Amino acid sequence: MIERSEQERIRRDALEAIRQLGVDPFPSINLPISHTVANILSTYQDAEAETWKEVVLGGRMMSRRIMGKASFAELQDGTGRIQLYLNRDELDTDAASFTYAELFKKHCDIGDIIGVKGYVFRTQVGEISLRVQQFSLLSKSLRPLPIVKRDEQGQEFDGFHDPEQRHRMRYVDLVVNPEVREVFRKRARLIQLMRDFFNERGFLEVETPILQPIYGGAAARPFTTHHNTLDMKLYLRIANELYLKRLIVGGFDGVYEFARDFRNEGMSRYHNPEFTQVELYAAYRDYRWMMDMTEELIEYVAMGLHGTTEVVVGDQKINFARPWARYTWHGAIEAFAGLDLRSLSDQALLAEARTLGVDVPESATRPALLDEIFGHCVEPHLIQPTFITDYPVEMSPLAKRHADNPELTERFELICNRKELANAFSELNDPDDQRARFEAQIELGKRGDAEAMMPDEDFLRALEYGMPPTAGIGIGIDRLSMIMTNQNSIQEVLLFPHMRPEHGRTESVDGR
RNA sequence: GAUUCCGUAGCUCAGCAGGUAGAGCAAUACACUUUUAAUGUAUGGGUCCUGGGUUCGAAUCCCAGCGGAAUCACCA
Repeated sequence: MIERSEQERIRRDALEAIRQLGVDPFPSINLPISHTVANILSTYQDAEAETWKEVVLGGRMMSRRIMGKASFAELQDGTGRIQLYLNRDELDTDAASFTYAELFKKHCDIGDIIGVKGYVFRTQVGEISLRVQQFSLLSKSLRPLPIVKRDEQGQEFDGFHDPEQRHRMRYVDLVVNPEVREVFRKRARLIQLMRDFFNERGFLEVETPILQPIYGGAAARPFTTHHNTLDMKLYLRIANELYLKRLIVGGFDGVYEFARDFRNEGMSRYHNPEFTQVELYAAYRDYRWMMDMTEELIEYVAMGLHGTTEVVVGDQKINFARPWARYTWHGAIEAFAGLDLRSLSDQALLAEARTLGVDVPESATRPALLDEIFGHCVEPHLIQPTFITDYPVEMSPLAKRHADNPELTERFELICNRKELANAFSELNDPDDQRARFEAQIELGKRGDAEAMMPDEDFLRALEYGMPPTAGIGIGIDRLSMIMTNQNSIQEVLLFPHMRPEHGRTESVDGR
């Protein structure tokens, strides 16, 4: 038995009443929409009133003010809201007509999807409005919508702000909170700008497997699944790096993919189990070239979104104008913590980490220790976009050794607003060195590092055929979106962020 | 994972020295032909997150659970 609130019962009664009137509350229709609301509001002038006679709009009714034989309502489409004026004498022109007196006034509710035809005019108080001459109900809304109201000072009276409710019922959030729609429009524009940037430079957009027999390309724990026909274990990709490099071997000299990756790890305001990054590979380039391109790309995106390189994030202003600060990895540790870690043994590193107050287990591996110390000492200082270069080789199993120092790699990360935004390197293309790095990973795995990489024999075979010198990068789209839209949680830039099951249920729905 | 805070009407929230549950908006009815937080009059609406405990009596106090938020540490 479905329990319904009083308001839902009332709306279902209205639904029945509408059917009794012979009106289909869910008609099939091809509505000849002539304008968008934004289009009308931005271009309407009284002088042109003659040309605004036959306006047809579709949208959701967001408010109603009934004054007897005349009423005002607001219609919201994908672009904005416009006021409607409805008058009984114009809608119910003969005795048999009930559109205004019955359908609109008695049985329509806030939230209903309607279609209207009429002409644009200005009310006595000067608001651009639509004088409705034909009104039809296109879809009945059976649940009450939270209605946000603002007074003249812009103060808000009722809102739909509870993050849990908003994220669980994103459809309601989007109807009611226009600023949320704007965040996702910006995110889409951001991706479009990047795609344009890559395409103009001749890169090819490709698609690679999400279901992978061997996961690789990053340090992370995967989700597993099972293929029934082949009766084999498969992993949801944690990165697409190794596949894109196979394409470089194959002769595509520049490829990229906007990839949804999956990592079976903790959730936080910076982490969702599935997230998006764009990975891009450029043959015959190195990481220095990639740094320059990254500066250019992000500056281009900021300009495209905001018309300026300055972006407000929280109480900070971040400026993406080139050039950005650059530190080597060891140089940054030295600059921000006054430490030189180069000569330290694993034991001494652990001791140093403890001294700094970094919480690390006794069993922590060398790369883990280095990363912990860096995260503790350096990242908190990096608000403005900053390149950190030349990472220690043990932290970078897929990066080429540095030309000047085999203990380092030709790698950089872009850090901005205290968070890693991008990771890039001159790709390791020596198959024997790559095999040795995989073997080092196996050792780490044996020491309990759950995120150590698996060796990928087919990838090694590809490298043995020869991969040109290549620069590669991965850029976190969600985090970049957070910065570009000034949101402090990843859930605010994901339409449907992962959440615990509703009502504390942990079992999934499975029909079999 | 640790710490702190939160869960009351469709929405936003008040109520807590323990004594039968409140406001505004939304809803219902009537009036009203240019309103805009429309207005006026009247009305209905609640497993006070769940379970246990203390008590004559619990929304209020205690314990546990579920869900959420913030801060901190980590993979993007």
